[in-house]
Amino acid sequence: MPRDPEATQAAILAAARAEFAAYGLAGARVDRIAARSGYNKERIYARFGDKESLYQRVLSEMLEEMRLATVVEEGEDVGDYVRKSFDFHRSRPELLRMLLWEALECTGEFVPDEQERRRCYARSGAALAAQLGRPAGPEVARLLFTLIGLAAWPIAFSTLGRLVTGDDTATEEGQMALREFLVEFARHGTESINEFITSGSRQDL
Amino acid sequence: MPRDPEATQAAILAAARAEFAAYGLAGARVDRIAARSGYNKERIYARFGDKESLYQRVLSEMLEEMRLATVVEEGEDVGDYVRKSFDFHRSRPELLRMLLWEALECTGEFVPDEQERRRCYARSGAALAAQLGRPAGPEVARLLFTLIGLAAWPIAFSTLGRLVTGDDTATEEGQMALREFLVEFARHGTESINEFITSGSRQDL
DNA sequence: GCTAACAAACAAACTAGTTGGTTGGAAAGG
DNA sequence: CCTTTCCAACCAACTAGTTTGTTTGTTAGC
Repeated sequence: MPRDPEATQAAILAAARAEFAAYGLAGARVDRIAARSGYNKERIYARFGDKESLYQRVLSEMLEEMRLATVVEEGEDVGDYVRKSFDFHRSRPELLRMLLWEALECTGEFVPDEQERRRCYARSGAALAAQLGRPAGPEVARLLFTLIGLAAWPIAFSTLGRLVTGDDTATEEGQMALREFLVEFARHGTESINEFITSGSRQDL
Repeated sequence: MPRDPEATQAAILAAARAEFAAYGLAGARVDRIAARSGYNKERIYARFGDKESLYQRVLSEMLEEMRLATVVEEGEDVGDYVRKSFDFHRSRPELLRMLLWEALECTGEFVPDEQERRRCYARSGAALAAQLGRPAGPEVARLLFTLIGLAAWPIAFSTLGRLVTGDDTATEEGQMALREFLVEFARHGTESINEFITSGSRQDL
């Protein structure tokens, strides 16, 4: 086996992704990452410091990847956005798993990559606002947050979905039907933004 | 201190709830559960066998509690259902955390309490179907699954919500506004069930 | 005083992180 | 062109510390 530090690093990172996505920070085993990568544990510590640092690195990379793939494009319809996000999460469920691990394990005040993430969502919010012909603001942000959840929820909690739908979501047809339902649900629900603003406007200004 | 095995057991279970909700199975520490409960570790092993058994017990109890509190009642409007669930999750976020831990840590085929859970969701599905004047079936089940997610998502991923909404959801007013938005979103979105059935009906029969 | 409930110490197993030593291969020197 | 030197990449084995689960002794109710 030829020596190639970059390939080594890539192999370790790939192994760490699989391990952390599967077991989280507390459950992950450095020995297993080493075994999976085909390299020695010492290489991991030499390159990435400690387990936590490696986790942060992997987490950052994976969440950014997910974020970039689920941005609201200029002129994108909310239904199309939900379909796109749904398909992406289905194709890369390990990225969503990392979001769950983060939600659970990152309890303190500190949020990694906070600035970049806020900016990314602000951009999506602006695109969504433009699409709806509304000013960007808390109402549109709430909608964005809801749309993100609409597409992510059924993938993240697929087991729950099977229990609720009587295994309908376990089939490919069930998944497609669910997806198109969510697309329509998002389109209809989005109308509620205007309703709600009107009815609640006295509180705002 | 008077002898009271039941109180001891209750104290241990309460401590275990807090610990497991906070750290999950892998991250939880039996010593911490003992310390929190005010009793000795040996009592835990004497009563509950091992860490895993205690976890399963706590998980079952908490998920059942959550399920029972978020059942669709006969004649309940979908908006009211979402509001009720949202409020419940906000008041007991540790129950939702257990659902996340389960989604992540329970990867195998086996699902604890599968029968009871399916029955519970089937009952909610029936109530929801009756409310909509539709037959129970995969369409209504998909809607139920979506409504559950709509109410749970923003609480489970509150940190993400802060990033997306620019900290709007960190305030009490922001939470209330989000809640009422979700209520309206659910009501409007529910209409899509009829739309989608009609347009996709040729695939069904 | 007998027994169930408790505390504390203990052993075995496991895990993150380290150390000392080995190897491939490039560069320097002849 | 060959060989010696040297260094970074690499690894097996080890260490220090933690964690689960047990055992041994103590206390308090009946």
